[in-house]
Amino acid sequence: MELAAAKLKFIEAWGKLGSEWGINRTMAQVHALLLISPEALTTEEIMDALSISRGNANMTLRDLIGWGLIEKQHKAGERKEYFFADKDVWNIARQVAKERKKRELDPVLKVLNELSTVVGDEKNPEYKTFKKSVNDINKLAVNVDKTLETMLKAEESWFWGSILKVFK
Amino acid sequence: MELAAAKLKFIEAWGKLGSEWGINRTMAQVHALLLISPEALTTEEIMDALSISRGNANMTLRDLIGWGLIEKQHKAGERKEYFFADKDVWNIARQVAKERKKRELDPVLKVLNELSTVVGDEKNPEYKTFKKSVNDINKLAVNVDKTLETMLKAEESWFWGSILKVFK
DNA sequence: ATAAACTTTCAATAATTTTTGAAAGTTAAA
DNA sequence: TTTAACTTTCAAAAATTATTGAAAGTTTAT
Repeated sequence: MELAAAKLKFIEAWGKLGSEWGINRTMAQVHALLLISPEALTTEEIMDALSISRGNANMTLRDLIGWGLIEKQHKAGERKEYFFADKDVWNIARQVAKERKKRELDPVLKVLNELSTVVGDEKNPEYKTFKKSVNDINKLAVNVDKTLETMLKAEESWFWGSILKVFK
Repeated sequence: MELAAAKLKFIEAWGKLGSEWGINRTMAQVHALLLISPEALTTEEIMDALSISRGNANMTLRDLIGWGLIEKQHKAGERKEYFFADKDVWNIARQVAKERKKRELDPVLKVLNELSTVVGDEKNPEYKTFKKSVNDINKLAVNVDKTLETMLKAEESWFWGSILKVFK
């Protein structure tokens, strides 16, 4: 396969994966483009490469900066802003885990904790079933939370080394 | 908090989480409703509880069966079909992991493997950057894949015991 | 066979999400 | 300053995704 075709395929696959996981397709594609680009790119170049509008490019780039996945770069003597992606895949994974934990897991844990304080009649099947499901989900969520916390602090090789060794 | 209010809150939170992770909100809500319901429910009851149409309820229930999260139940002497959810949260987690792995991770692994066969000039920065990113992502994806494989076969207590022990 | 009870389908509609692009805003050189 | 280069905003339009509901389909009892 040609490099040019491979790039397009990578951008497409990354965009599809993103959209399946609740991440805007365009955002994932811009990230993919920057990931495989050895040089920082301008808004203009990104618009051209992906055929998207200026407004879309601007918002998407802002979001990606908000996710901590890309950064602005200023080149001496130039007015234009350049954008480049952190290429360290473990950093990327941690950054995504960190943001999604903060935005989604933490709020859910909060709700689950509130819900586990509901009191009721232990003889009432409605109450018992509710309480059991909420408690079980809470336990699972706490374990996921702990594992993510570890991941956020860890070095890649240590993390996978530890996990895969046990599961050998 | 009242049980009735708590139920609504749980259904809402589960629906929101689902939509943030690329799962249809209604599907997540129907799942939540069945999770906290001690008895199997009819389509009619689900329509009423969540104020959704018959068509929507039918499709959503079919999807949930496809995900292996709920089952039909036939009651002796009744024409109606009843639906109930598997209440074992570890089974649920495994089932979701299994389906998403099949639908999303496996296709991505396939593409990454194709892309890592691209040949080119090692002196070309475009090629080098592309190859490195694809290879790094591939390695991460393979580790995630292995961990999921282990999870799919594992008992809950063993799985979390192993992971959390190492991370203590 | 017929009817009643129940389920499924799917074209039309509604809701939500994403994108556009032109205008407004900002910054830095002349 | 003024102008030109560049960035940001946001209301409107487009695209996508979800939902409705009535009609068609199916199954079981009589």
